[in-house]
Amino acid sequence: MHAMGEDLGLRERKKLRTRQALITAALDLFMEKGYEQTTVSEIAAAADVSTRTFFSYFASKEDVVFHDSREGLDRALRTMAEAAPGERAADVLGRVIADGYAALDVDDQVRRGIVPTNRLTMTVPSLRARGLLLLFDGQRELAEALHRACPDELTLVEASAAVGAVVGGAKLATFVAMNQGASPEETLRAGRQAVEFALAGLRARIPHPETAAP
Amino acid sequence: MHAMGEDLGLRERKKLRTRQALITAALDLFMEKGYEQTTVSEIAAAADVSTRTFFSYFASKEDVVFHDSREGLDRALRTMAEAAPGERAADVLGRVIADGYAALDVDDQVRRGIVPTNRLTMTVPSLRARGLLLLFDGQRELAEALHRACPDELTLVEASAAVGAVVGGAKLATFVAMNQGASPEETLRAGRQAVEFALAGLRARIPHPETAAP
DNA sequence: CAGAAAACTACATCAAGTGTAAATTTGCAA
DNA sequence: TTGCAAATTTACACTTGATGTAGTTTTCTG
Repeated sequence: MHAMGEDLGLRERKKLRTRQALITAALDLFMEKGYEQTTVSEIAAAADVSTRTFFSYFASKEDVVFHDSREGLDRALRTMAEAAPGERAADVLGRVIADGYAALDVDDQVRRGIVPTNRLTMTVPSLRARGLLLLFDGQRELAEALHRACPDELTLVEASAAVGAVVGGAKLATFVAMNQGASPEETLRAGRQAVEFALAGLRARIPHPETAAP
Repeated sequence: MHAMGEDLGLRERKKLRTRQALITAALDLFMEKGYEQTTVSEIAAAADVSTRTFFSYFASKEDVVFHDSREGLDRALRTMAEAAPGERAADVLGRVIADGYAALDVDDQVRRGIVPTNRLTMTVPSLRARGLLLLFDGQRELAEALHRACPDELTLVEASAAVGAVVGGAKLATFVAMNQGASPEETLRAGRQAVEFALAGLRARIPHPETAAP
């Protein structure tokens, strides 16, 4: 766990600094005057680079908001890869989710950054859409990993049904709870509850149905 | 059930015809040369209107593809509103889904149009994102309706967990199945199976848990 | 048929995003 | 240190989606 860009060449370090400057400038501006009201030129100017350079760091204005979207997914994939052979899918999935929630509690610094960006991704339509797309593609990866972890228990399609149910239920429940003005704690509880309820369906399955159909 | 725009003024009929011309022209062009390779100007030209007029019929290029996205949702909401008082949520939800799938089997004409647009919405990233956004907001409406249908059995957040699990599971399973090259029949079966599996979790719940927490 | 309302068009404008070639900066070796 | 190659940044031109506006055409109503 070391800070940004130790033992890297000057070139690499500068690139990381520019990237971080763009992220900070963009998020500050988004909070201050709104996402749609902020232009890429303004972001670039605030980070002291040309507009064109922005697009060599991020493919789109949306991408800045989701710059760290893979981190949580990669953690989940790592956790899933650690599953013991023969472990039940419901247990694997439950562990992955629990570990993900646990990660939220740890890093206070991270959490502070998450709250305002979360408001953005819930409010701005194009960001909501982009977020859902990332979530969906993440689920596809998770489903593949779950199938790899429990190849005898679940086909890929069945693993997809399981992951989709767990994540889909948690996402909608969380969103609605937050939209009702629930506290962060209540919101998290709504998500966990949704997960438990979806996992119940998975646990109810018969252990080894020999994959295919009659 | 009557055809497009009987007993309407000329003005209204013409508007409907223009709208339909835009849809047809757009979809034809999208199939022929791809969504991103087709410009709005080309669509407008093919439908014999000005480019500006296109945007008085559709707020965006994406919207043409999803012009009928509310139909299925409205049908589902209608079905849900017909629920008997005291009916179990799992039964209501199961009936809504079954009715939705049934509607697909009926209208052959509709189905022929759905297949190619489905390929579009699976292939083109911006359309995938937009489709997921519409699906998500649709789920919010469904959850509200389910909560209205079973106010004593489920809170709004619980109803959201249920709807999210059912739809999320079905969506991902369907997508993955289709992506594996499954036949339309197999694909549908994957979706139905995912629904059944998510509903099992809902059925496992105790009947009347008096809403809130301990 | 005349006047009002609705729809359409032309035109100007803005922001996101891409291609390209020139200029600048960095890395490295003589 | 100097000089050259590679990476990076920049300026500029351009395309496309989308919006505002003002003027023209079409439809509706009395």
